[in-house]
Amino acid sequence: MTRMVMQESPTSPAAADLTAGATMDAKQGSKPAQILAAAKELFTSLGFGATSMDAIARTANVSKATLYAHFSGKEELFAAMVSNECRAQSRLLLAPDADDRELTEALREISRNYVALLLSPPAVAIFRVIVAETARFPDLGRIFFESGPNQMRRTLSDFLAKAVERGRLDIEDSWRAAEHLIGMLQTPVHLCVLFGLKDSFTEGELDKVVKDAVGAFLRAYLPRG
Amino acid sequence: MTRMVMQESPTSPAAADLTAGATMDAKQGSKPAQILAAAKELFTSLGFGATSMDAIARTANVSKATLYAHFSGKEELFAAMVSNECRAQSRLLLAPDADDRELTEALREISRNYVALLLSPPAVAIFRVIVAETARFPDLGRIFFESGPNQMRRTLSDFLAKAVERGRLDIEDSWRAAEHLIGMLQTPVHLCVLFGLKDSFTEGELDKVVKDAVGAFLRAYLPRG
DNA sequence: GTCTATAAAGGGATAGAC
DNA sequence: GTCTATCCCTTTATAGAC
Repeated sequence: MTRMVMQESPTSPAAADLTAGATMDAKQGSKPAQILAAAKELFTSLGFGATSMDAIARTANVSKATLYAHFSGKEELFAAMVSNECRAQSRLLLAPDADDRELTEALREISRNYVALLLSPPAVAIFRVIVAETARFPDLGRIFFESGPNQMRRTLSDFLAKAVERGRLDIEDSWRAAEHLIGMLQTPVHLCVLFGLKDSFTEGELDKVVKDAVGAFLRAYLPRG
Repeated sequence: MTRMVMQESPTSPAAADLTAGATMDAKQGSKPAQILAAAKELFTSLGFGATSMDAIARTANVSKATLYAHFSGKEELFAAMVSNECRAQSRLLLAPDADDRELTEALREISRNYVALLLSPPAVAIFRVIVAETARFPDLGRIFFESGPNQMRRTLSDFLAKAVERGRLDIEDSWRAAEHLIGMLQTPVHLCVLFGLKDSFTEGELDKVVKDAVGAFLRAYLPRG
């Protein structure tokens, strides 16, 4: 199954085709869109290795030949699916225009949005598959990191920097501070879901996580009286 | 390749054999030990799907028939390998006897040990494979979480609780506080490695991460003067 | 217990008709 | 562009000799 991959050159084979796959049209209802939807469903629930092109074609109600007419192979299809999902989800991480509200409430809103995205089934599924296949698709790891975790850090870091300018926070390195808040938000919930200990959290649990993290963050970075 | 798995009952097939595989003898130099070593090398570098029993037998200098004489199938071998590694690494997370030293330095030492383990190639490799295969092996996810991330949380939480008793820290929920420190340690480094953006960090980078995290943690949880 | 050889099946990818 | 049918390879797992 993986013979071809293992014999290929060290640089990712999917790399060259990645952009092509990513910028694919995929109008609603078109065959490529059906295929991408099926690929998303199967790759994210079964993983790369356990998903067969046969199954994708069947799920998409398309013949394998059609599948191969649109995507040159399993690797490219996988890459296209991931790029698609990254684009779709990255919009959710844009900064809420919370600049002129009360700091605590603004941070809590950003945090709630982030945690919700972090734990959403598609995000978890993509995370899982990308982590697993980073060795096979080095570029996908980078793309996902950029459009997911790193975008959140940029957004939050910018937000914090503005608060610092107004004297609302006392932070030396706003990037590092963003990492700290994100870390405190993630640790209580992310691994539990990733390792299958919990399927989901109640609204109340998440509110508590957000409240605790923002509280600790403010104690650490609020200007000292 | 995955037909058998997918046709089996929803409850993990490996679950029943897991303990058996985990408690396997595997004396140094024995055939089972050779097989487990080969399985570790291949599973962690290629993943579950891309690793063939053929390759494991070849790497272990053993015939496939011998392999199947000791492990009933690919799934059980994988489970046995993971359990083995969990036991091996969990010793590294025991609490350093830092109770009577200066608080800041004690936290930094615990943190350095944790980050070093977190980023060690075997830990990263196991993390990767388990995250990927949690859907297939629900029990393995739980086992790994218990003997890895959760053990660190217990250790750190106990340490913090003692510091609270002595009035050195002001913490309501020491479990949550442990999660906060761990999160601040993880976020700046873990995903970078997991998604292949960096292979390793310099001693200096890690010291900075530890220093920043412990600093923020103490600002958040030190008793207010 | 261990090996060699092989069975049985599924996988990725394609040829050729429409 | 799309389908049906098929090639060829690898995979897991086992049979039978030693």
